[in-house]
Amino acid sequence: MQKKITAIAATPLFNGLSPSQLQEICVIAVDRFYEKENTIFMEGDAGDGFYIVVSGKVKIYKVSLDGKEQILHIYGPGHPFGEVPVFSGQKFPANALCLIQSHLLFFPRIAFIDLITSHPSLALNMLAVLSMRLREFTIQIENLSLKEVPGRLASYLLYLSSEQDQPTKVQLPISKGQLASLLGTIPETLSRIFTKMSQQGLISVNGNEIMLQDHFGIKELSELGKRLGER
Amino acid sequence: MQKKITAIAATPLFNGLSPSQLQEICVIAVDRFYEKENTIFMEGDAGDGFYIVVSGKVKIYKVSLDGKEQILHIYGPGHPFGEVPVFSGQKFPANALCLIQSHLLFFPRIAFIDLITSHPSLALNMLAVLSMRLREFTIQIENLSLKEVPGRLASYLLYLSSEQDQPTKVQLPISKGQLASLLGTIPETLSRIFTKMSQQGLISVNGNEIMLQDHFGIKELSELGKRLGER
DNA sequence: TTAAACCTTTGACCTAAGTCAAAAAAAAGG
DNA sequence: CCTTTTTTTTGACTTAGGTCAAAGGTTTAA
Repeated sequence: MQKKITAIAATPLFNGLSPSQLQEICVIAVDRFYEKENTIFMEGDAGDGFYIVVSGKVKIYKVSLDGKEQILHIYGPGHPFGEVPVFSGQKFPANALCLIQSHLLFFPRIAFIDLITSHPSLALNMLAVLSMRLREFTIQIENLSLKEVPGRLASYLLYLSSEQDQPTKVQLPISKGQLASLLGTIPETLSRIFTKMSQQGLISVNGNEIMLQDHFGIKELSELGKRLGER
Repeated sequence: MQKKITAIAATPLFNGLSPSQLQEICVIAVDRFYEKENTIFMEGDAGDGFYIVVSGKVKIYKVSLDGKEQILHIYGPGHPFGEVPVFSGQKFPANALCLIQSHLLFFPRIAFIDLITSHPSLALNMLAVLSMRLREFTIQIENLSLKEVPGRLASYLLYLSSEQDQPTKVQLPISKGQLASLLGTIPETLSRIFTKMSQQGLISVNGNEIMLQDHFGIKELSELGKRLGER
């Protein structure tokens, strides 16, 4: 119970709410525990509520008929997901699966909508969350359509660098195979690009630890989207 | 003025609001008129409000440094756009431009947030709009990443078919060059694919009018994302 | 109507990245 | 610690789709 309210208080979605409001939210939240590799929901399922990650790691993804996967997001502690059906009344547009053992909070649709209706600042917070997500998708579409794979990897490394607050060294939070799926490519291609960027002196790779050796070069690659002159 | 309230009443975003609420909304809305090819805002601009299309056609798009364009949406009458900065407090994530002469309504941020705060159903409507948009982006990412260009075109033709409520004949609402940009490709490639799909008997093309000759085949192509056996 | 501007199509060519197969390396399980 | 399984890398090959250039078509406007 204490853990629940701590998790809720630490979630940006609930920023700026009073302790009594947090208490109200806490009341409607339901604990859910998942083992590694377990599915939370699938595309097309009816959604009667959304989730917040308390601990663990959740993958939101699409799969094509021939089995290729595109990861849309990887969410860790504090991140909400699965809100689309709550407000649109439609089905889940993608699949959700736990990458590791996870503790989630589930917020039932009806109760949460009641809450929003009586707490305008909660509504505004949720609008902010969805807006940020639209922004992220915009970037992902830009990456997929306007950048080649090396450019997408460069962008991702810079994102990790700022996320982890480490200018020269980042840890990949997911396997290289999963990273390929996040970047819209396949493991073989990603592996070759790691090799190529290493040879070019942009990075050096050691397992899941990447040294950013030429921050400027990586930035350039990420902005240009494609390399102009090979050397 | 009458035109303004008619436009507002016809917008899904304002569905289910009382006449007096519509009146309040009308008060804060500002008419804006744009000529063809005029920019409404650019990526990186600070956004102090959002827009609704009363008449005309608006393109929301990204451009890469080397000039390639990816269209995110084409919006016609009744559609809101540019809401992201209103709720996230960040800059516009993309560019907006009028494809034809357009009449827009502008809703200033502060006034609109006041309105939302006092009208929970308006907040819920806006949450629904953003949720639907997230769903659309999800589909666009799936198309870009998991389908080849013919599959994307097939999906788009089916979308037009349902949109225009015409099972066998659709009108392209934009030029083929712009369609290429919407599908994440270039005019040359799109042109070749029109030719190929015509030869395969899936469609026949006459200017901007496309006959859907093999609805089932088009559906299959759109779902599979790629053709399996060439014949 | 004729020219000018623009849009679309076609052709020849190139390349990023996917496929398939197998080896190498790393992680997990007994 | 050794075996089994999974992940990652490398190699040889194929291909979707991009590039560049030029030719047709259409629309616009004079």
